[in-house]
Amino acid sequence: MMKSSTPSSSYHHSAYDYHHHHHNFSATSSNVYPSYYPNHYISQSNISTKIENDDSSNSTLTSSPTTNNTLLQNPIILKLPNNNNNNNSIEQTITLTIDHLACVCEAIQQSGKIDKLIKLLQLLPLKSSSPDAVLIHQHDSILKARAIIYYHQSKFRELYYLLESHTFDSHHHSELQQLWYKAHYMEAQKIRGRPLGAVDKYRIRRKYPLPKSIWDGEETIYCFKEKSRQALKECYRQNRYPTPNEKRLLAKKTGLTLTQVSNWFKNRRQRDRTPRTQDLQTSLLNQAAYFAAGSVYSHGLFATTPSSSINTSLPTNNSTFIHH
DNA sequence: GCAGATGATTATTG
DNA sequence: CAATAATCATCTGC
Repeated sequence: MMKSSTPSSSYHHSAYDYHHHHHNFSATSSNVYPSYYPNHYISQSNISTKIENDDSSNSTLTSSPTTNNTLLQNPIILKLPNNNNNNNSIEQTITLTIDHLACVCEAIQQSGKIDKLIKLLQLLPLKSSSPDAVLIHQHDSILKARAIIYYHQSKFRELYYLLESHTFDSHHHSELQQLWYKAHYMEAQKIRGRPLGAVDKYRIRRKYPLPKSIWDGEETIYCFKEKSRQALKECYRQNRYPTPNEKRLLAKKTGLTLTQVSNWFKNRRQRDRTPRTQDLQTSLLNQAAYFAAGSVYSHGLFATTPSSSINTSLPTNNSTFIHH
């Protein structure tokens, strides 16, 4: 996630981290691994720790006789190098299914340890070795890992080509979209010396739109998808105060969180109460100025009026105006 | 739970 | 670039 270096917004970053990542998967942290990864959770930490410790050659590799019943499909053999002392005599290997491998790969990606990700990819069999190896290298998680590595190595052209040339499952879209933008930001930031502002980023996003392989083409304004917003609007027309049950249904339909739905309705009601058209705003300003014509300093206009009548009917832009 | 105010971010405009 | 509008989140008080 983009950490803008402004020190002023400590609490907000976490909020937006949550927000953006939530779009397609994973913010609920209960389904970090989508359901198409079968029951392989147990041993994932087991293996990732092995990769972490792979320079100490005493890893207990024999402890992974995972139940071969469910692992029939495409067993993968990883050769773990014991490079420490010169005893290259015994090659230690480990067998996995491709789903299992992907699970490990995802776990390491989430840990943010790039070096370990590189080590994992180095363990994979070469593409030229077998037809199965080709399949491995076409797997979404493996490709995503490679993309992340490209990003951290500033190999931007390789990254862009990778993201454009392979159609990813939508579970990965959100993460890869962030990667796409982050790479372009980084590239532009290296050209000029200073960090990018919001406007610069906006222009970059317009200049380098997301490729179809990472994006389902659904229109998204701000953070929510247009389809979600219209569903919310439609429900709002019928009922401004949905019951928790209705909210749950709506959350399911829109793919948003329950709190996000609640927030949306709350904000929507708030926006509806406070007229926000320019005409009405200026007319109110004029009206207030007319009634407060005797006031000496312009900023004191609203301070003399009862806040209940005017304060609530002014848009956000003027709420700061009121305070001074 | 909601209303109200406010902060922060994004999108647009001049 | 600055200013503005639109949007979403969070905090406080009830």
